[in-house]
Amino acid sequence: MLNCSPFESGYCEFQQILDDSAIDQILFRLAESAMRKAGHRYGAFLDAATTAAKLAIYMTYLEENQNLRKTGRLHHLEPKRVKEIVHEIQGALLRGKLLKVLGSQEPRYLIGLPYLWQQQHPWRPGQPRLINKALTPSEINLVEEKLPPDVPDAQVINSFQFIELLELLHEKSQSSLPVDRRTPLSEAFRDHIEMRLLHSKTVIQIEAFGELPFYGLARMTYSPTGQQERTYTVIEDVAEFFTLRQAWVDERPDVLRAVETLDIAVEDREQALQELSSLLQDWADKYHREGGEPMVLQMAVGKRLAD
Amino acid sequence: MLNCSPFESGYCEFQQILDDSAIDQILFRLAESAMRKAGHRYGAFLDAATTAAKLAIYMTYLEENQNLRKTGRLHHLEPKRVKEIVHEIQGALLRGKLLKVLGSQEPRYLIGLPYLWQQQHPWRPGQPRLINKALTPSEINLVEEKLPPDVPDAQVINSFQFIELLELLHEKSQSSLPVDRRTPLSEAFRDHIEMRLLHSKTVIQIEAFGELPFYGLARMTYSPTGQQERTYTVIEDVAEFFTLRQAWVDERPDVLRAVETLDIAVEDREQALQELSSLLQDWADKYHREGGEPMVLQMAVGKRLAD
DNA sequence: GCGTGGCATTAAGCCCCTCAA
DNA sequence: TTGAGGGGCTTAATGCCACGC
Repeated sequence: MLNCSPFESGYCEFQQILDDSAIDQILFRLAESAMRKAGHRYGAFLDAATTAAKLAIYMTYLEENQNLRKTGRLHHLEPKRVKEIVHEIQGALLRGKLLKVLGSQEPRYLIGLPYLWQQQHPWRPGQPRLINKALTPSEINLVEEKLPPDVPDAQVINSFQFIELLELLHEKSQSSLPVDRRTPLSEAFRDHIEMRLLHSKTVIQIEAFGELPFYGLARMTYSPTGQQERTYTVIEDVAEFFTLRQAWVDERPDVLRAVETLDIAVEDREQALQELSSLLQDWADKYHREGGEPMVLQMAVGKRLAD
Repeated sequence: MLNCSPFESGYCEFQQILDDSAIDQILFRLAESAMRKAGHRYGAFLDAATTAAKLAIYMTYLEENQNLRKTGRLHHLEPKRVKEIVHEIQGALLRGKLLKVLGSQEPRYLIGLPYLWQQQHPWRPGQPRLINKALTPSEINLVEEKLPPDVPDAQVINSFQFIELLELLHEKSQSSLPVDRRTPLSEAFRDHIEMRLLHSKTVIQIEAFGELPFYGLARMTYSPTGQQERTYTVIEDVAEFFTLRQAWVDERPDVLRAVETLDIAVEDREQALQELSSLLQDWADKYHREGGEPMVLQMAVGKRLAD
């Protein structure tokens, strides 16, 4: 099921562990997307999973006529905990309190940084990128030369300004939280955010001359490592595919499930995939009618790895 | 994205919460499948999610040249914890220790029950289903009449025997665990298993005459509520779809992603779906060649709920 | 960079008791 | 009798920090 090219050594060995359980596999892929690609915190992912489980419990609670004990027994937790969970969910549903979910593909405190930077430290062509009275013009030149080409219009700032920026960002991202859940920006958290920004090459660090380094904004998007634009559509496609399959479980008449397994000669492959692609388009063109019911088709074809 | 028929009231309101985050939605659907349908414990689902996150961390650790601190900062956890996690994973990879995963679609302690029951309390046609010297023949008849038709060949047993059965089952299911992680069957856990078995109608309870109830085996499969045979293929389809999409991210030449959105007139729908279905089959037949590369096609079509 | 120590808090588990409908 | 609600308990893990190498 999992692919094992030499560049993905991790997957190979995990294969043994995740083995036959599809749910474990999906969870692993989700963790990868959320944490490794999008940069969500470890704890945030755990919280999101817990929240999902709590919602499931809440559904059972409703189905079982709001019987705390029975719900608890069905899912093996204390009725006391069930009650807390029910309160938590209802608080979210009725009073708009927030549950601990990931909320968006990328953490807000990461997405927002480039804009805040530009706002706080704008730069116009012709001006010096770095304003620092302790440095000679030639030193400033050295710093500016280390910037890659085509960086956004923003000044190069020093470490203190950078930390200030992160703190401001943290405040903003917390403004949507209820007061009791807000926390000051801890050192560990700050280090984490900085590491994420550097790792994703949104921000670059420029060594200063024996002092704390400078920071430059390298691009406007916080993007995960790898082909970010595709990475995100994957999750959305999977979510939609999941939804469609669930509808199929209910045997809705308007849902089609199709799974084909076949062997294709390597030399035919390209042609086969192209033909399939145009078959689908022709089909869609043929049946499309303005004002009809909106439909979606999700398809994936590729190498079959397990039977 | 989520469907909101009156029979799925839960989904409607959760929609507001899970809103725009595809990962949160997938997590919720997974929790539903694992806990509500398959009957996995709440804690087991949380453990599985944690394990998935740990695997992701371990991959980062390998990628970052086994740098504990950097890995910790990238995912916002203590290097101390990273180290523990690395040891845990390596213990699983190298020494075959077990990670806390769901492992199979249904919990083993539930699947195994019918077979153990038949083995411990076999029954042959013609014999009485219930052997109990304290009851009169007419009382025994009353009990047997409460059994639904077509139950498996197994005796009706009393509460003590039932508990014994669960304990035996628990021992067996723990035999694969390392000694230090084994736990005695707690009362709460036993209640949970019993509730699951009754809820899924694998086992039925028959009230006794003022005493502890009897138990009857109602069918051989522990199956979740609803259309179980479809419910499970959903998860497997989604896992495979996910895998294919991930391959697509890497821009492999042998992977095709197709997404079509269109509007279909309701009266055309059935024909459109049928035509699509046969288009795919014809395509598969045309290109199938023995000995070629094994390929798989996963497709879902249905109502589009969000744009 | 790594390794060590400490700290508070939360929550998953276990169990027992009493009270009311 | 069963559910609700209260109590008290252990263990683990998420977080925070600081110190020394």
